[in-house]
Order: sequence, then structure tokens, then C-alpha cells
Amino acid sequence: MSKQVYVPILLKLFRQFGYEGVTLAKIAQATGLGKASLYHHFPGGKAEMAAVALADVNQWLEARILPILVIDESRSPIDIFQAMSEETSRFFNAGQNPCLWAVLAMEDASDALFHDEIRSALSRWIGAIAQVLVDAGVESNLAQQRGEDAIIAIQGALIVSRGLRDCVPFQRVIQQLPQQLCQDI
Amino acid sequence: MSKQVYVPILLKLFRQFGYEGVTLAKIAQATGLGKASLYHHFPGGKAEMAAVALADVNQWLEARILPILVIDESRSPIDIFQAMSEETSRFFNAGQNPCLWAVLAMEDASDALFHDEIRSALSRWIGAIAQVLVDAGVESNLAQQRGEDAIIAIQGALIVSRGLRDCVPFQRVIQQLPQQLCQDI
DNA sequence: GCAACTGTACCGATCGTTCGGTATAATGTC
DNA sequence: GACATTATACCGAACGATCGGTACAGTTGC
Repeated sequence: MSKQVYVPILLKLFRQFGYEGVTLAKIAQATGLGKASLYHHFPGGKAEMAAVALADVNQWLEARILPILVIDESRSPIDIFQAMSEETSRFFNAGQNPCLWAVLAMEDASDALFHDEIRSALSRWIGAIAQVLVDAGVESNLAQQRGEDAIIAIQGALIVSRGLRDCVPFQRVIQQLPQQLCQDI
Repeated sequence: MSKQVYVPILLKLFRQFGYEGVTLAKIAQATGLGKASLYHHFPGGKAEMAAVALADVNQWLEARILPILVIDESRSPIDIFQAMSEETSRFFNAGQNPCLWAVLAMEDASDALFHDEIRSALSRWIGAIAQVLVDAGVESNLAQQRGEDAIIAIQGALIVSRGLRDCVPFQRVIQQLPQQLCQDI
């Protein structure tokens, strides 16, 4: 049993309950491990378990999103953003999964280490979107704003869909995102 | 000392730390009351304190936002949405305050009572925006989508501004909101 | 045999909550 | 006016439960 097996479980727990809301008892029950075993795999305790979950999300960004966001001659910007939207929708389970970044960013308790990682991840995503637009001829500041707007739309749609208990707004936002990003190119 | 005095303090705490993140020790320290005294004012305990904070936000919506969102001959839709944006920005302290709805909606722990109140509040806000647009001649389904998009933008901007530790995105979204809502009327 | 792993029992601290009680001010009774 | 009663506001101390975390003796798989 590699440690990797437990990461998705940790991710699910932390994005569902938040850092403060997750207890070792919940983790033990969800993983089927005793507390001693958890501390064998994650000597840093709860903080390390959350850090591993966060690292998993950041790794998803690096491995599944950022590689999409590069211009080449075979794919137009609209195709790129379409692929990004699909991968994003898959990751958030069509709007049913909360975003770990948002959950952890909300809680003032979680350490500055988390906040720095979250800020860095958001910046990289926004910057990568902006770069695609710049390469397609959009002015730099406007491209940056469009990138911000895209992440704002995704995060806001997750919140509203969760608040309304209806994932349709998220799905609509995701579907409209490529055209919104390419509205004048 | 009326009970009303403590509501803003409770609101601040719960939106800053979330339901699970707030402890009675923190509340006692912030209010200057002993833990036992808190139970004199709020016999329902922590849950009632959170409910009171949530009711305060809902009352803000009823008293400060919804009355703005009615068409009359003296104010155009753009003026109405401008006023809504300003009040919203004031309420969220230019993007520095998290939204209690979002914080509570995230946590799976908080009871279904909270979720129903949050859903109802979001629906009312979205519906009121949509009604202004319908009265201005926008087709009904489109108006509803625009209303959703407005709340999505506000919520997303709060998340991203908090994640980036930079309130400029929120302020830009707030400033652009009226024109975005009135883009074709 | 040895390292990786786990179950059990336990720790101090803190959780939300409750108990018993104390001031102070308002209200009723004569 | 004088006194008893009640209501309101508050607090220190403690409750049982649970928190995150640890110590240690097995047990497993090689």
C-alpha cells in the first residue's frame, strides 16, 4: 500500500470539511488506518496530511492544466480553453466538489505556508491563461484581466452552485468559458 | 448592553474562521464576556450564535440590497446596479471580508438549516437582479443567467482576492458589474 | 532476522456546555 | 419610604467528550 493511495481520500476530506473540520478520527475511518498508521505514513500529522492534499491539487494544475495552456499551430485558443474547461469540470466533478484552494484560503487558521502555495497556484493558472491570449494577440493587461475573470468565474460558480445546491450554474459557466475568453480574437 | 452589540462581533468571527474554526474561547475573548455569559444571551450555544450572524447577513440583504433593486422612473438600471455594487463593496470592505454564505456553504458540517437559508438568500438576490433586467426588457431566461453571473462574479472575486491576497480583482469586478449587467440595454 | 507496518492504550489540551452562584437594578408590597 | 422579590447580566470552575499526538508491543511480509 503506497502512501499515494491515501492522498485522494485526504483530498476529499479536506475539501469537504476544511482543515478545522477534518478530525483524525474521520481520516482514520475514511482510510481504514489506525492513528498510529497515519502517523507512520505522515509523521507531520494533520498539517502534513493537508499539505499532501494541497500538493496533489497543485500537481493536478501542473500536470493536467498548464500543459494544455500552450499555443501551438495545431490548436486554436478556443480549442485550448475548451480542453481546459473540460478538464476543470472533470476535476470538480461537474461542480459537485468544492475547491481545496478556496476552502483553505477561507480559513484564517491555516498557516501562511498554505496561503503562499494557494496564491502561487492561482497566479500560475491566471498567468498561463493570459499568456495564451497574449500569444493570440490580446493586449497584455487585458489578457491578465481575462485570466483573472476566468478563475473568478470558476470559483464563483463553485460557490454559487454549492449554495444553491444546483450544479447547473457551474456547468453553464464552464461551457461558456472558452467563448468568453476568446470573445474578440 | 443589548444582545445586538455582539452580533457584528459574531459575524466577523464566523466569516473569518468558519463555523468549525470559531471556538467559544475566541468568542469570549472577542466579546469580553465569559463563556457562561454567552449562554445567557444565546441559550442555543454556538449554533445559535452562528444563526444570529447568518440572520444579520440576510437582514442586510433585505434592508440594503433588495430595496435598491426596484425599477422606478427616476433611476435607470445602470444606476440601480451601480448602487448595488457600491453597497456590496462597502459590505465586503472592498474585498477584504469573506462572505459568510460562502464560508458556511463550504462546510459540510453546518446543518441543513443554514444551507436552506443560504440558498434562499442567494435565490432572492439573483431573482431581484433578474427582475430589474426583465423590467428593462431583457428576456427572462437571459436575465436569470445575468443575475447568476453577477453573484458568481462577486463570490468568485472574493475567493480570488483572498487567495491572491490582493483586493484589486474584487474592486475591478465590482466596478465593471453594472456595465456587464446592462451590456445590451 | 529485520524493517515496515499496525492495534491498543494512553497523554495533555481543548472542545462545547452546564452548574452554582454573585452582583446590580428594577419591581412589587405594605 | 422600607423591605422583600424578581429579573437581568455576568462569571469561575468544572463537566464529559473529543481533539491532535505519542509510546510501545506486537504482527506482517520479505
